[in-house]
Amino acid sequence: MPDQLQLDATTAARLFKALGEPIRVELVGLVRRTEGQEACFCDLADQFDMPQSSLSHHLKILVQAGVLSRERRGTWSWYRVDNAAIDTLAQVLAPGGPLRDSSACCD
Amino acid sequence: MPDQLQLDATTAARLFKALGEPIRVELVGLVRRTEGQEACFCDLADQFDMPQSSLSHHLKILVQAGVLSRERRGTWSWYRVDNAAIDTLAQVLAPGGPLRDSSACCD
DNA sequence: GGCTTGGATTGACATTCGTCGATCCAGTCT
DNA sequence: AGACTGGATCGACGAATGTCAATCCAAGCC
Repeated sequence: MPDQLQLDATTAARLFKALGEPIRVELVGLVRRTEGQEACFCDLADQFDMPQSSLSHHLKILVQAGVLSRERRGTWSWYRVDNAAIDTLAQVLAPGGPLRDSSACCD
Repeated sequence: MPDQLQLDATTAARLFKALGEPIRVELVGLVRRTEGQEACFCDLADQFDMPQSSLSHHLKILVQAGVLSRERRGTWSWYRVDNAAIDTLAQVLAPGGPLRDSSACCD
């Protein structure tokens, strides 16, 4: 990936911003480690002591950024981690990526 | 709720937030790809068409978050990428990390 | 000393963002 | 149909953030 850094920066920043809040990092982590890689809203609500509307708001931001995907199955909403988005950021931060020196691996 | 993740989430979110702006992603990338892994303010100012105070502000945020480090050498300020910070995020996003399924690599 | 330059800090402003109660909507059950 | 439930959306509020001009400070030069 050469210097289309301009475009990548916008994309990466959008994803980074979505993860720029501790609760949202925890949410993504929780969904990720849930059996089947997906969790319903009710499960997540049990884990966090915050109003339901706040939780829904943070999930919406993650969905809008493309970090999570939402699917309504019957009564419940299910959330999954979009691995492509995580992969995008991982590549940006990986050794040799735009933000990381290729020679500075795991010091 | 996983308490060990709590601490990590706060740290990770602080770094993510610092990178949650396109200009700052570009700044880090520019510093990283500069000869010697460090760039002075004047070099960076040449690359971006924005007021000097704005640029300084964004750099300060990156420094405060620990993504960049600043060193005043004589008249000029030099910036370097803190590889430990980038490494922290890379590990969070790496396959097997808190946000990434170990089995879901590059689907 | 006074002048100039690189760049950090300040202050004001508008915008965005997080928080949370209140409301609304879609499924489900009776 | 009406009642109930899971969750999304709305609205208001305060706090944080980006932008930029103006100012200030330190280092070099006359």
